[in-house]
Amino acid sequence: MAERSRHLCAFYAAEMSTIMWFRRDLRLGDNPAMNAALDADRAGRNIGVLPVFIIDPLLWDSAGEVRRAYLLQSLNSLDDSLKGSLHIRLGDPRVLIPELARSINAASVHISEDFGPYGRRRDAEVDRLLGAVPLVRTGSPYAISPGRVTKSDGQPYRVFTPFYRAWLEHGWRLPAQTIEQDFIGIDGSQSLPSIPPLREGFPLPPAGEAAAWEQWKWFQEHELARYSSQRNRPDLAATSGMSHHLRWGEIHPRSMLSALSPADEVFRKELCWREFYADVLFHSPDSARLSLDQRFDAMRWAEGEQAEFAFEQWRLGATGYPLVDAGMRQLLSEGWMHNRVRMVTASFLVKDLHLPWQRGASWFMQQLRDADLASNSHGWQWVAGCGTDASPFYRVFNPVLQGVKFDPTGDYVRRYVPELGHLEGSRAHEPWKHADGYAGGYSPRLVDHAAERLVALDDYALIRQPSQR
DNA sequence: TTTTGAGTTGTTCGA
DNA sequence: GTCGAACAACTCAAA
Repeated sequence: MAERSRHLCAFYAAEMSTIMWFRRDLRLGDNPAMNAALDADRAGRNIGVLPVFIIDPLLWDSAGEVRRAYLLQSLNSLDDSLKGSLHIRLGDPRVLIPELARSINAASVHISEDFGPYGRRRDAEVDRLLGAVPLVRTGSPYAISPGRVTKSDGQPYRVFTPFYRAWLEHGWRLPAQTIEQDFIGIDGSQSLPSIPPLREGFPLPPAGEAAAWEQWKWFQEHELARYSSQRNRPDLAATSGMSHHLRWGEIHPRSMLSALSPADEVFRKELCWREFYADVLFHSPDSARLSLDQRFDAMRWAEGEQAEFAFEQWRLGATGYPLVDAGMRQLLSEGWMHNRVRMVTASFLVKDLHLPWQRGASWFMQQLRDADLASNSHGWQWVAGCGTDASPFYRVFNPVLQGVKFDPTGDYVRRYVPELGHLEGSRAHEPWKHADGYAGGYSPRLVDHAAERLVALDDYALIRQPSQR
């Protein structure tokens, strides 16, 4: 941590101050909530803005090591930008924020709005407990906040393409100006929790605002032009690599949108998917845990010892299907997985192992360094067939075909599954077809895909009837 | 008001 | 090997 710039002493507590409570907006540039805090402080002739981050045990305890490590790195970076004045505490924000506001005599607390189900409840509660001190919401992590884009009858969209058109039509603000100003610091900031070192050879990507911009520039210069044709290739570095930066708000999506040209339609749509799913979750907060399509409540999932064993093999990347295993091992080691592979591994859990999408979604939430509740829940629901897509009861991903098609070099699979290292090219996707396929000690297939596909189709046929939800 | 066509991401089968 | 049909059915906007 850098040295603290200015200290607020208990002595001056008679004077008013201002709190900027950072949550998923860990940046100083284009941060309307922070600008609002600085403005309010100046207008009220207060003594300064105290930047705060609260590590909420409810979120921290459910996060895997990579997610934790990434957050800590990002907080360190933010603290450096704030010249060491970031006040970090571990505990319940419902207790800590009001307590802090009282102890430094805050005139107002500033946040950018959280639209998730937990965040909304938490903020409403903090607002109430702050009493006379206003909790001021300015901006959000989206170009257009959830709830703003609606059909002509005022109802929310359930299909992406019409949402995308209306979203473009609605338009968004230009990035906000960055205000340079000193912040105040106070004593009592907790040192960051320590976490065990991560697996060797798979370093975390750099975190923080500067890293986000560097990655964004790299992507624009090297990959954006071929994004539409190469983005499905997990063996190449053809994706933006921006998901974790967006997750923690190290960059705002409107900054990215404003740099795109009309030709960058496919990438702009990806940014819109994030906003679409946030909108869907906003209107159906229960859909983080419940299937949007109620018919799926009646689905008969696998249970018992065998199902638990299968789930464990899936999590560890030991299903015997190379692309599935490579993806699950990448998730374990890096806290990230290529989106194409997320779909394949998700489909495998739901349709080959017949396990509920919620179990896979929870595991992803725990492990992904870019874990976003809305995108994750609805990405899983899309694969399971219970989400916003038009009922694709018959869509079952074939893990081998997907591998041959999207990882034609086999490089992706071999990178994460060294047992297949001796199989060249796309031979790595079908070890069972080669005499020496298992020479590297790779596991046999846990299930027979063709047979399980038929079981899944039967299961889905059973719940097919007019939908309710 | 009703009808119609299209909708991120797929697979298999048979001609 | 390639290609179209079938799978089966909800949402939305334009005609």
